[in-house]
Amino acid sequence: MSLSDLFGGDPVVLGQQARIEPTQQRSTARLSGLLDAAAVVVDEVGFDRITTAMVAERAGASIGTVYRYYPDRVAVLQALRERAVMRFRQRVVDQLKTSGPETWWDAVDCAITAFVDLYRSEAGFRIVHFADRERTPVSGSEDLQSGYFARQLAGVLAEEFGLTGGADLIFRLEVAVEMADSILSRAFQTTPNGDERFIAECRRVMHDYLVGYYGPSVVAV
Amino acid sequence: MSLSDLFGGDPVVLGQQARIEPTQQRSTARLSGLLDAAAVVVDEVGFDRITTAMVAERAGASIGTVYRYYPDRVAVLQALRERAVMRFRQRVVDQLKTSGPETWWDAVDCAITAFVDLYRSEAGFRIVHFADRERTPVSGSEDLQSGYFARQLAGVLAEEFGLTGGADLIFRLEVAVEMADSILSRAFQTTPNGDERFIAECRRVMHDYLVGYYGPSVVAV
DNA sequence: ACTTCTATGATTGAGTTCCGCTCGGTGAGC
DNA sequence: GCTCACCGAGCGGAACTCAATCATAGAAGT
Repeated sequence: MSLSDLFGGDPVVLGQQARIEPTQQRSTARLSGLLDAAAVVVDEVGFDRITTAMVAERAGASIGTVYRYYPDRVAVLQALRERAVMRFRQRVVDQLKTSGPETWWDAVDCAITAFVDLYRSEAGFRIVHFADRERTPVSGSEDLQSGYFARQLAGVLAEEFGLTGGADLIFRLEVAVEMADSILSRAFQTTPNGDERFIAECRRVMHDYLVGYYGPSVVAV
Repeated sequence: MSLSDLFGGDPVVLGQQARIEPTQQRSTARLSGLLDAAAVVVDEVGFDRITTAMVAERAGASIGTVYRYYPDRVAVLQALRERAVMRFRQRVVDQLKTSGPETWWDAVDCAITAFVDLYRSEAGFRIVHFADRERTPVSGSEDLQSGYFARQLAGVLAEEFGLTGGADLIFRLEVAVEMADSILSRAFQTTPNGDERFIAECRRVMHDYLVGYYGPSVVAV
């Protein structure tokens, strides 16, 4: 079981929320352009204030184009979140491959670093923390919930570092993911580059929480 | 320094987000009636789908009345959140008074219990976790952020149980509040009455996190 | 006390503006 | 020329306004 399998084979699949699957070349660029625009607008005016007209104008497209690809306003935000989550997973996979973690903690630490990096560099990344609060979790998007990510991460840790626990491991990782998400989002709430104190505390909390169950000395198999 | 002082003297102050402060008797009833209606509607249709017309109709008022008290749609939601936070604080104060906690952990445990109880009983209480994610933290509402609550709680713990630490204590409590908020909200994401497993894990996480700093044996002074 | 009287707060709901979204018409790629 | 992509005026509905109307508190008169 490879890392890229675990984290969802197709690295950056766009348009899952879209009405139609684009066939021509230019339209895929349009799609990502729309999401880029949405990301910028989200950072500028926030989630409620965003309008489809703003997204269209920022992307250099007309309002009709937005609705060609997305059924409604919230679908745009969902797609933006989807892309952000995908990019996060991809970044985790890349960093795991290059850094070659020796213990399970190195792997978890990698994920935290990737999250922080994206928060700093990627426009609209705040939306990752935002959207799961709403109800109506669209069918087919369960893999964006923290539970899914926890399952995937549990697979990696079990496979690569021999962590055991099955459902218990998944549960603890889901709790861990929720904690990390909230603390890191707090770190970026006031400080644009992220309050280092909260980030450091996040690492400590995660480490202590997981070490309590799985011990410090498990290394890669 | 009394508990009720710490948690903000006026127990239930409504209309801080309101355009005008009501003077007549009936208008305060109107205000709380509007928020009651908003709370029910939030539970029924969610945050995006809520309309001012729904709130007005549910409250037996006309649309104009809503806008007499709140400048716009989001202000209604902010006010609802404000009231929910106030009620949470009040419930914590009440439970602390009646139960007479012997250790700092009893006090923290009280707060968790109060949060869970309100999640179960109070309509629209989900909004507490929701609103702080948006930007534009309205000036004058800083006391609704987790930081303010952490400061107040730090005051209680320092005063009643002799916990030391000053700014560090406040920081750790803010981290703790963020963690508890996210885990407990996760507990209620799928299960209406709250997944007991997440709730129990929340207590354990909070306990372990704080015990690491302040030890288990501190009792009331 | 008890009743007007009135200034001001409270309420209304039709109307205005703005935004989400559609759809027929036009242009670009295969 | 056939299909996919794009446009933007227009439609429906939701957010929000405002001038007219009603209700209330408290003053003034008896």
